[in-house]
Amino acid sequence: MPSFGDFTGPSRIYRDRDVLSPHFIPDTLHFREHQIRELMSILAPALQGRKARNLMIYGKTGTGKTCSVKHVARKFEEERQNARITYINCRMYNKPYRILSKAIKALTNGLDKQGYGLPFYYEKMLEWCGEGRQLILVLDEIDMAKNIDELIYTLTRANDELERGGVSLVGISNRLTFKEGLDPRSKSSLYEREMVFPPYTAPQLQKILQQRVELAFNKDAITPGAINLASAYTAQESGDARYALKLIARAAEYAEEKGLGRITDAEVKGAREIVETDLVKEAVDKLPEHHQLVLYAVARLTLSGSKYARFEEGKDGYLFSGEVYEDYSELCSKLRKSAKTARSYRSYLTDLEMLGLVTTVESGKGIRGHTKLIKLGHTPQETISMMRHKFGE
DNA sequence: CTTCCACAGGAACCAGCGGACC
DNA sequence: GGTCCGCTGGTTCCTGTGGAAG
Repeated sequence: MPSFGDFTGPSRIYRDRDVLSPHFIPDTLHFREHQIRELMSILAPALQGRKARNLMIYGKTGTGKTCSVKHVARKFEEERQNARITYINCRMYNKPYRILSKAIKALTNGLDKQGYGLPFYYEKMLEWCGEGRQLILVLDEIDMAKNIDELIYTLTRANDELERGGVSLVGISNRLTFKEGLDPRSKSSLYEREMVFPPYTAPQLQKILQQRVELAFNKDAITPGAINLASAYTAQESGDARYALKLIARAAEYAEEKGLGRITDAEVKGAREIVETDLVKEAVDKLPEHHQLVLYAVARLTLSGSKYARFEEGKDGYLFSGEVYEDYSELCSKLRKSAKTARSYRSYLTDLEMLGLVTTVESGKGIRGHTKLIKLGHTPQETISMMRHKFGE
């Protein structure tokens, strides 16, 4: 019989699990020295009591944006006299009111009572800065926040009003299109400086993984080949360092389950599939119901084959937009739900495509005039099995 | 060449809802 | 605790597109 001791004893592989977590910030960040220098030079004036320029940072997920900023913030905090950096994630704090109240609460501890209005926090902020202090607001995932124009306007006004001290903004986004939705005035104010974080290349990922692995694992718990493989997979996928870390963490789990003391190519290969389905599953689970239904319809039609397949050549496995809508409506009535209009359905499709769950092409030659051809991004069996418990037959 | 088909996707509008404000 | 406001997700309406049919 197994005992719990088998599962709770010291790991043969891990020395420190936290190192592979996406929140871990290493002491040295490889291949971001340049960006870190630039960041520091932009923020440095605040340490001398002058207002720092506003800054906008771009880069895909897992390119070290947040990590670099936090790294710099840590150094900054060591030297601060009359300046503070406050980090806020806009996914959680997604409105001017919430952002400002969060920031002020961090500044003046012991103000966690609820119920103050926006003007109150604004005054508090002026008060704090008015004593000659510099505040730097880091807004991560700034594209998730609403009314960002209003917030920027408020802060610009605050700077005008202040004789001493000031507020600066650092925005972080992974969507380049974020810029377009902004009011021209707040655009020019936020974009005083701009930085772009490129994706990591395979050799870079390799070095980064090497560094983390040395901290996280026991000596020789992973083969160099396994690291190379993980970097190569990640680089051809997206260059997302988080993906690489996830891959390694999964491979480690895999090796532990098999009772191995060492991670090799085989575990990384195995982990890749798991991570992939993990990610898809995560995305699918978070989807609103009707998005899921549309995806489900696409999946089951892919299995049964397109009714109009005979019309097409070359475009293998694509479905027509119309038949997917039909099937979706049918699915809805079977589940006693009312189907949304065709117009809504079309915007669901666009959403699904943006998430990479389906791919579409405009119909070209000879097929039914102007329509969209749809193809599933992953295997239908996999997709269906994820949703079968909800809609399945 | 005109009309039709089957859809794409923008714009305006509307209902419901949660939060701010008094 | 009621009122107002703005956002969200959806619908309706509309114009655009490009091959097929007449």
